[in-house]
Amino acid sequence: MTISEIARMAEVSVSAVSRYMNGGYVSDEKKERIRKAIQETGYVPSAHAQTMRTKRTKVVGVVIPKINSESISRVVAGISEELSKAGYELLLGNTGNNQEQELRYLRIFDQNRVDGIIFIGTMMNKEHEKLLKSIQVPVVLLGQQESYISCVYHDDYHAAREMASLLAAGPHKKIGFLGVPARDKAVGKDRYQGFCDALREAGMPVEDNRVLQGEFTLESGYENARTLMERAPDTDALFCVTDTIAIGAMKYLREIGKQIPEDVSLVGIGDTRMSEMMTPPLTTAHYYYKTSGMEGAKILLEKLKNPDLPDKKMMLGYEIIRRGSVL
Amino acid sequence: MTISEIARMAEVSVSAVSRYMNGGYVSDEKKERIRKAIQETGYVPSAHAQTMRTKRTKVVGVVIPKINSESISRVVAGISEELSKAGYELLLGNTGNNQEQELRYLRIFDQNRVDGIIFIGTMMNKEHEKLLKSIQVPVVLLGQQESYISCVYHDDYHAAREMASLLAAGPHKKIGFLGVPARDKAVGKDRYQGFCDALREAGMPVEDNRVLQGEFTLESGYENARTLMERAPDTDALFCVTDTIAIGAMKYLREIGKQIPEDVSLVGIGDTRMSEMMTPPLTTAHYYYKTSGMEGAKILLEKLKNPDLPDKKMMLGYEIIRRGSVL
DNA sequence: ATATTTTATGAAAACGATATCACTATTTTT
DNA sequence: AAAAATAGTGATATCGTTTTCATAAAATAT
Repeated sequence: MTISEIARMAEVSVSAVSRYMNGGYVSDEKKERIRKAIQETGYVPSAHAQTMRTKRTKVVGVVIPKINSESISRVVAGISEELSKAGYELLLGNTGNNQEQELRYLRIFDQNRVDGIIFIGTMMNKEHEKLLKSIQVPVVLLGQQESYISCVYHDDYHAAREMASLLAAGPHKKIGFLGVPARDKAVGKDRYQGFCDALREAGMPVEDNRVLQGEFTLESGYENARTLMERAPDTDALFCVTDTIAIGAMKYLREIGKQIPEDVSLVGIGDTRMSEMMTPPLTTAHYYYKTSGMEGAKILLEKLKNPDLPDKKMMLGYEIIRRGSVL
Repeated sequence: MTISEIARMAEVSVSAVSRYMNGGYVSDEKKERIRKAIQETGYVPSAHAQTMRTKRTKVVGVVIPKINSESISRVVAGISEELSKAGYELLLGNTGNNQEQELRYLRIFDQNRVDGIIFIGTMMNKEHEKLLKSIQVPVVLLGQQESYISCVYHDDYHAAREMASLLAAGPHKKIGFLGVPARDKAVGKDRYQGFCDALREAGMPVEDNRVLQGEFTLESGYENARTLMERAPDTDALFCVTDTIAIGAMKYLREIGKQIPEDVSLVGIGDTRMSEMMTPPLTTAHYYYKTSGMEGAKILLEKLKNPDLPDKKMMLGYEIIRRGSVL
């Protein structure tokens, strides 16, 4: 079905049908004839033909590092909810944490297909900056803070600092840190900084042999917990930059017979569904992942409506959730 | 940048550029001039204009009930991996388990935009059947088995049966069942049937007051465990149709002081990441979620290449994972 | 030497919508 | 009563590609 077939059926011009669809002048009789023809045929205009003329796709590209991650899928759920409310579709670019793929998707989305882009960032570097600055369509960055772009991010520094203070305020003497590389500014750098400042404030040292970096996985948490405990067996508290890492660590600690929290206290950040279910349940900072997706989508939609709007930064808070994993 | 600007720069016809892009006859000199022009300008053809002529979008629509669910996001990861290998993009339709939305997305995707559809089904009914049969583009159904369509599904009946047999073979006398409504054929009906048959085979009754239906959530598992234990306190084993339900139930059982597995044994199905981390770790059936996404994508891609191919059915196996939650 | 196939070329017609235009008829404002 | 604004109409150009077609030179087969 095309617009001209409808026009022929309703015995009106193509223009009239187009106006009918888009709310222009059409007399009531013609309106009725067109309505009937559309209803009979189930006609739906071709989105691609519309895009050709209007340059608008009603599609937003979403670039993510990994879809099967709880935090990310929660963000995507928020994005999806807001976008579909506004009649936008969502084109997914799953990069597998590969920078090549990230840049590739950003480029593809820019050159074609989408009206705007939401980018869940991890490691941001100069190449990202250059590309993002050159992109024609509006972009919103999620999870990281960068000066040159609209973004929605979490208060990683204070969440980590408060979390670490909580450990430092307890009876712990030797606090270890399981992190990720500092290339990830939000998780690797800011949370580490918050941790360091909290310890310093409490008059405790940050000992190099109790600080490790790894990946965002249970396995990495498990392995790094082992490395750390072998290297520094007297560690009595473990600060993990994500809940997933913490739960991996918890598994290892249990295996070597450490009691949590009696022998080793444990904290994470993010508050995954899993954390509440652990024995003991994990003390962590609740992050508003879904909200971040929703807010990011809203910012993008505003910019889509009015491209002259300046960049917008939004920092989301957190909530310390005290559970049984800390003495 | 458009093809005609490139043509002008390279001093060739538009047709020549098009042939250059698509591998037709172009002399070497012209090839070189075109190559240069494209390289200088960074020209990329408009996907929408291409679609207009060719009717091919290189996009696959994926309709899912809920993105922030571990099993589903694992399926989507598999889909995404295979599709992007083949140069396809992925348009997401998140329905929030709402049938209206499901049908709406299927229709939108059909009428426009996509070359094929992957549909992660839950409750399938006559309306789905009617719509799916009328859809023009190839569709693959995931997670459910239906006669009229290509599908990839799990061996729910045998997984449940084997799991229940495992409970029945133990010292348990009173086995409860936490399920979901039978409208979900795979999870609600087949798993229940497997459970019933295993009990019957072991000469044990399926008692109505020990059988409950709920939703796919931790909360529902928690609540239904409460209802069941209040109604039938002597229950000494609990068969849950998903790990998530099992973990919700585990939380309740712990709260009322029941020891797992000493007082109550517990099993789930699906093998989420969480299950391994619980105390005790959950006995369950590992499901190949990511594989199901990959295989579904492959079937779709084949059909895209050759639309005359007959429908294909694929049943994936499972692996019983014995952990500490069963006596 | 002739016929056929292969290589090479560009003009022009699609694809299916919207936007612009020119025009008329009616209503409202001055 | 005249001028201006509002309703209503359809032809046509346009968006950026690919496809078809007509044409011709070069290579290959007969």
